[in-house]
Amino acid sequence: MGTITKALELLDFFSRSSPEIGLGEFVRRSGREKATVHRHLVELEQNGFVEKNPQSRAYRLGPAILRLSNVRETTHPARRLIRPVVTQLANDVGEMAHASLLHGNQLSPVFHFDPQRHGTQVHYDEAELLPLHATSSGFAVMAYSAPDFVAQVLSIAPKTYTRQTVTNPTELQLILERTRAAGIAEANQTFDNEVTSQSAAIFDSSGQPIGAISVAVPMVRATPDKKARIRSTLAQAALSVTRSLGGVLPVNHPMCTPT
Amino acid sequence: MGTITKALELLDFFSRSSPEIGLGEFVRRSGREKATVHRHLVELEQNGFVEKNPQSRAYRLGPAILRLSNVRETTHPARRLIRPVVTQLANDVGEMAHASLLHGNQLSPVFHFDPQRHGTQVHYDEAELLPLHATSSGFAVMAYSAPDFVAQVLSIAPKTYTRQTVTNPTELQLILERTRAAGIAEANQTFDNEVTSQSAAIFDSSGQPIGAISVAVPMVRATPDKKARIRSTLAQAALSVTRSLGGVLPVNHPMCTPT
DNA sequence: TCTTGACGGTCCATTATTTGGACCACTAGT
DNA sequence: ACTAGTGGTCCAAATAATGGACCGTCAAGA
Repeated sequence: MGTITKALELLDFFSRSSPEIGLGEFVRRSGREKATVHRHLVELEQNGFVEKNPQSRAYRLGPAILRLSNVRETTHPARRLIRPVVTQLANDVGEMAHASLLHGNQLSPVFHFDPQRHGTQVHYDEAELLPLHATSSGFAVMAYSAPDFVAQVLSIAPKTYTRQTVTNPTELQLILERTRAAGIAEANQTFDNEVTSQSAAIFDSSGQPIGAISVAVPMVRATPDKKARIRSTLAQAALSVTRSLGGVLPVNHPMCTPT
Repeated sequence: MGTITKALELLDFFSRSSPEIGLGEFVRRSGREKATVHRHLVELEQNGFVEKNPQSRAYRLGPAILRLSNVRETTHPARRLIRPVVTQLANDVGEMAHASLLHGNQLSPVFHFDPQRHGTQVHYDEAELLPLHATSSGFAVMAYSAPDFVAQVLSIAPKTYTRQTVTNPTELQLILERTRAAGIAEANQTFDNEVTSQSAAIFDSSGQPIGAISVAVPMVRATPDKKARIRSTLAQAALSVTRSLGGVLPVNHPMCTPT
């Protein structure tokens, strides 16, 4: 692993629940040497990716992040386009909806919205990266990805999150086939014991999946009727996002009408 | 210079005007070896900081940026707090206002707003880093910074942008003294030949300057009357931002009322 | 069709950079 | 005064970054 990766991985420890992290905490979480971590942090700081809280001497994300996200959003406004669709979707089905984009072997959350119509809500941390093998979003993306990409993902020790998490490659392949047939992925309690979710992939202009949008529902409210409603709304929402990003559905997608 | 910095510097080449950059272009701009640049880009890509446009094979900013800016904004909402103040300021004075945060020896733009009441507008690229020695924002920040920080900034070859750019350290020290006395910095045509700007620093909870908010006006509209109006509005706006960020004015600030 | 140049990307011995254990300074608690 | 917890620093040893040469591809031009 290169030095750059080691430094950038430090940034992944920031989340809503730990917005400021001290040197020691970084050392513990990363399992690396203190001197190493410190030098990495100094270099990140020099480039504005983290900054130090002068009181606590802890590190937090820096202003460079803001500048870069500005650039990305003004030139490639994925989030701006995704946001209204996800909000609408969440309001339509009355449950939490979220979107995430593929990056490497994980999904990077982009936006989420919970209409909060019910007492119980699905916990969702926008800072947490999502695994491909244990989420419906992951199923949706893998279903339309190149086989060798899927094989590579499955080859590196899939982590077990709940008793329902599927780690067996052949079993996962079955799920992906079902997903391909349906155009919608479903994951029951594979990531969180109390949640079931459905997802639809979104595609770029070459028909490659680049992410997914998803609706997550607490098990107690997941009636077959509600799930069916979600399925159809979700499919439309995903298609709309794909279209607005200038993407096209791949030829083997069930919603793909041959031109 | 460390490897991490070299890689992160590549990200600074992205801007509104060049949202996608190819390998060759990176090599040219950075002046580094092609192999090196390529490896850095690959590593940045693996971490989601850039992604490749599958058609053009050029690189653009990746989804990780979005995730991190989400975290930063939800936990340390500087931009969310700054935005309404800057917008209000711009509307009040009828000219473009912007805010930027200090990072290293440069200012990182955070937000800008132009009410567009006039035919000519000040050009402003939110992706461009601003130099400390040639902008009013820089004057405002340096005026309240530690002397050795200022000395260090001035020591490294101040670039000349216009005929009015001040590069002489003693002359700059004079400007800073005037700024300290006024609480407001002014820069006439030091960065752009057709623009004059005024800035007020914003401070953190220890009274250290962390950035500035600024109003930029085309020379042709910069009447003494208008400038005076801007000065008072700007001072209030900056104070308001400092307060809402939990900051305090330093003891040597003219607006600091001894407690 | 055969060059030419620009493009992205790769290889591997050399070299320069990162590494990490030990150490320092400070603070709070006992 | 001792301990255990911070954050931060140093330098020899070892690992990882480097960069010149090389490859395949594409598009324009002769």
